[in-house]
Amino acid sequence: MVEKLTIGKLAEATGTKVETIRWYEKVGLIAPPARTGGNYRAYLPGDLARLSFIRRARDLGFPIEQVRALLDLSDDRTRDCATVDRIATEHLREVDRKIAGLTALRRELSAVILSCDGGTVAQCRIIEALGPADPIAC
Amino acid sequence: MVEKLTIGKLAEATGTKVETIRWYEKVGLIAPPARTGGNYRAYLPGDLARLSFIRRARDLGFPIEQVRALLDLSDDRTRDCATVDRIATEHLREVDRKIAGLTALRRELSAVILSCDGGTVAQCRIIEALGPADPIAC
DNA sequence: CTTGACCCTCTAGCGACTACAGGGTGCATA
DNA sequence: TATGCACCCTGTAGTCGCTAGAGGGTCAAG
Repeated sequence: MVEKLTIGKLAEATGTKVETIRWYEKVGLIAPPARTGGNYRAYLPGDLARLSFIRRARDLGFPIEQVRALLDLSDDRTRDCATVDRIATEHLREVDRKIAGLTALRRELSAVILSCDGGTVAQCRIIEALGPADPIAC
Repeated sequence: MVEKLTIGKLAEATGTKVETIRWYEKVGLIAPPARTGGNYRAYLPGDLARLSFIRRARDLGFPIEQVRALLDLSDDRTRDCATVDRIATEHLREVDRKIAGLTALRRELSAVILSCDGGTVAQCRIIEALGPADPIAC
């Protein structure tokens, strides 16, 4: 008899919220576990490993569908590693795109803020920079 | 009589989707405009200015609630510019946090990918790096 | 008079959870 | 034995900022 885990213990062990675990079950990332007499979920150590995998992949920013694909791949250990590499590389490129976008945004936002040197809203360069042509004042 | 705009013209002029404009109206970012006999929305040039402002702020990544605050501020032009500056600076710090988080993630993800040098999933370092201790194989 | 582009409202869906509400279970303590 | 409390259950609705679709009405051109 292997030791069993309540959902709370599993949550604590993996740094996941209880509701999140139930949600992963609902969307099919983890299988519905056995139940105790009192209808409590009873997890096995294997579930802990799988959930850790999911959390780690999520922490690295993989979307759920990519996590699902990685889980499927890791289940069939005879397969070629190339698909795994492709998924991860694709994700890396997505992260790079996000960083580039945010960096450009940061530059522009920073320029807008630097233009402000106090005064009233009517003179404010930030507001001015946001509205191209406000016909009421200005 | 000022010239009026249909929602489609307004959308085109501001680079917004029609549905988005209706949604902005629903959440109170723009006031419900007058209607034509056929129940079409009839916008005025002032609406165009306001929507341009909203779009520009959104493009800079301001969340809706901050856009709302900026709009309120820009409506009262006698007020001190400091609040505007505070909102923008706060948002800039949020953007910086996001960039820092993504950059850290990128570093880690990149390291994981570099460790892969082909072979089967069983030998894959990417999968290995994701799962800390899979008791089935390894 | 018909076609087609536009407009209307209302509802549901996206991703990835999070937060209740309204109950049941299990264990320790008085 | 009773009671309290921490934990668990299901189900639903909310988050953010839209987006997509169903099922219809309106308007101008040909």
